[in-house]
Amino acid sequence: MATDFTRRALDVIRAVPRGRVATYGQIADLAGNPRAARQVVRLLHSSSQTEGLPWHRVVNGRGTVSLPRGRGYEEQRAMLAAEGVVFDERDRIDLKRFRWNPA
DNA sequence: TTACTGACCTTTT
DNA sequence: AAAAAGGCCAGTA
Repeated sequence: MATDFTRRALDVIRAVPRGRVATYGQIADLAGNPRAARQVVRLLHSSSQTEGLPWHRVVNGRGTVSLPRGRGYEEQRAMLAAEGVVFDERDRIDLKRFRWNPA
């Protein structure tokens, strides 16, 4: 059932380097479907259990963590901070500096 | 097969 | 600047 997109998306996620973050749309784009950002979400939910997936390096296009507090927000934020990613006073990441830029 | 859902994105009030 | 609305894709019931 896994479409090519799904597989490629997973590869892309695994390829995100430490200390960098990627947006859902970006991943979808690199996987071949610029509009399938939502699908990426489902992937993370399905595969987050499977270790080896840096789900914490995926954030929304605004550079903020989408997870609700107490449901991973703090956890993701902590992991990113441990990798050197900085959150500003508004709890946003400066994508200009931390967004993963492939190529 | 149709209907619903989701850690979204972009454009428009 | 902030909030609302519409659009999109794939997987699951």
